[in-house]
Amino acid sequence: MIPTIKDVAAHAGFSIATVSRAINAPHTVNPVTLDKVRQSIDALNFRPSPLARQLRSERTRLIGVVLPTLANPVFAECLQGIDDLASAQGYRLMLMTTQYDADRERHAIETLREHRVEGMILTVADADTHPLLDELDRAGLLYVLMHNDTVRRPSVCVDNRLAAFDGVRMLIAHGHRRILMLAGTLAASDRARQRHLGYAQAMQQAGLTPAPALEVDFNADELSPSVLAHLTSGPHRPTALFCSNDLLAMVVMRGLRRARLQIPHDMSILGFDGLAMGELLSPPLASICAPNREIGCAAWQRLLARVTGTYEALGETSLALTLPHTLREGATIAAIPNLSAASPARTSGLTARPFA
Amino acid sequence: MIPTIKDVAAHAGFSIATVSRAINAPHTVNPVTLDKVRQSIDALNFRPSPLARQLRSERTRLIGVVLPTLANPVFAECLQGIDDLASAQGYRLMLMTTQYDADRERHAIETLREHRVEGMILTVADADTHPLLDELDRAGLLYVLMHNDTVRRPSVCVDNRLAAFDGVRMLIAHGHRRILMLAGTLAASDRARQRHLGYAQAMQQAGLTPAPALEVDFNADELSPSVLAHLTSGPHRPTALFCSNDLLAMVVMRGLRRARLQIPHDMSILGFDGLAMGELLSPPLASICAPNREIGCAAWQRLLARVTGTYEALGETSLALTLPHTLREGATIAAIPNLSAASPARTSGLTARPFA
DNA sequence: GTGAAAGCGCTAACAG
DNA sequence: CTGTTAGCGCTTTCAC
Repeated sequence: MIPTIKDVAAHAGFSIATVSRAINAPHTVNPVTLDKVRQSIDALNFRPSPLARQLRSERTRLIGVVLPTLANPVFAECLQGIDDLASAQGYRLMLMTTQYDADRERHAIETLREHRVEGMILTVADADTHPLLDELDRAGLLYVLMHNDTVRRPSVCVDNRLAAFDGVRMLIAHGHRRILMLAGTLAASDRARQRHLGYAQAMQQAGLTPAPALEVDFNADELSPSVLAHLTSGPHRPTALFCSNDLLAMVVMRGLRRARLQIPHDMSILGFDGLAMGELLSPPLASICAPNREIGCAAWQRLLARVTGTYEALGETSLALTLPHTLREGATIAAIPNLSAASPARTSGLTARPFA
Repeated sequence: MIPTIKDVAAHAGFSIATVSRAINAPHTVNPVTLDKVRQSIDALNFRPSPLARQLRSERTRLIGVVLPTLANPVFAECLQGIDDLASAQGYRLMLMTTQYDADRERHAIETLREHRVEGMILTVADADTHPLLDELDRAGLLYVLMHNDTVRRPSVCVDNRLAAFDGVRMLIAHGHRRILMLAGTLAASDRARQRHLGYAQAMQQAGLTPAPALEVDFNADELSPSVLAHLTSGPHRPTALFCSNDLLAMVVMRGLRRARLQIPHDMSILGFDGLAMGELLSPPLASICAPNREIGCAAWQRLLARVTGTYEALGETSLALTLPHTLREGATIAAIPNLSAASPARTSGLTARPFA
């Protein structure tokens, strides 16, 4: 069926050892021989079996990728970045998704180890306290984290704290005082924590009181009544929401619209991620943008450098590579006059007023 | 380092053959022996190497997935569907993306073959005329197409023609007469062709003249002036656009908004795909919905059935499995009074009028 | 420069 | 029921 190295050897009239060398170390074989072997390879359309090869040597040219989900385009964008480089460089990707589940993370990593991946690119729920990562370190298995905000391990991400800080400061600069942060299932994640930290610092620096992050069920079709109440009722209702990611922001916006709030008039919204799709929304979603595709690319490059042992040549000094974030000031943010005067009343009865 | 079957055999005091049987055919080994072996396996934390296993037997438990891109959530949604089932059933996924490039499609399929995947799930540009698929058939390699609309090969998709037909009929029922179809890079794909066919049939059935699909550059940040002119100028400008997919619809909507057209007042928009995200838009995008995740699941099930030889048990009669589409009547579609009276003039100066 | 031979970790006859 | 043995396709000493 599929030709093996034996077939090539027989066809060329040499031993399989020579064929192997012709493939893996062409300079060690007689040019004439090399040529004959190559002709046979072409004639039979022979491609060495990666399986057999990797069983023998340790080079699998296989990289594992562990992602929480593909439902969030953030990760799809990263994966695309990884795949672009990986496939161009002759590596294969083995993909596993975890749905933010610790058991599945463990299982995914184990599976990848069994398959003798040469390295892995991971996004886990919590990088700092992850025992499996320590185990990988111990086992000498190479990995690079993506989007996990930690200085303790090899990682590529934006400075989540600083990015959130910048974003919330921008909200404050637009006159907002009562700003709430919303987080989804990521609440227990390192990213969300860092983002909340940045939020809190920006608030404090402006002399405002940060609130704990409000958790929102991501997958629910509607905002829960209690959350909605939090967001819409009372004189102290927030005028701006900082959502810990864009998808959450979109879900929240829909919830608010259904509750007859207008965006940004009744509520300003700032997301995080910078999904390409956000720009297509109406109004275009303001967001703190991470260069997702580039994060994927950078993670790949770092991993490859470590795998091939050329890591030092990269000239990196720290484990964590921080990529710059950008602020996309979409139309979901309204300026609030920085006076005590109330803004004009609206039919919805909900008026965005500055903090008295 | 990593324990092998030999280590387990030595630890348990049996031969490697017995260990192998304990793993692969537990019923053929003495319960007491089985127990001892299992204890050794646990003690050493042994996991059989998939590599070695697949080199020997033909069971790699590896499935290849070839997708055009992950930038379009349609495919990410499908992939998620596949991954959910696959990982639960102990299969691994090897992912390759092609960017709709024929060379990359060829390369991806070859790579997967080398890796001895047990089967593959593919979305290719054009299924009918794809020589590689014929080759797979000849080689007896199992595959299932996703979203490729062909009856000639194993496939799972919606009835693209009928779906488009239904969608465009709905537009017509809303009073639209001048309806244009827009297509992106998919113009050369089987899906787009089928969708255009459905469009044309719906138009003809209503006594209207179908137009050729207008090609739009997907990746451009703006609609080209010529396209924009097509859409907005003259008394015969369309009142509704049928976009061959949701992402395109979103790009077009942004372009129209920038040209100061209001949706749906100045232009109705109907997409295709039913992206989850579309519902989060404002206004929510009307779309012809394919059950993407289910398509992924169904493709997986069919493939697995073929791989495990239980295909007949599925009771399928035809190669192509058609899943039902649904119509999501979002707010991007406005009704047009079916009279010759013009609708009220608007500031934009562009008034949606029925065909005179 | 080239070939013979020993495995990588496992499965699958075939004996016993 | 269990052990022995022969490979799967390839890489890699070690001789020649």
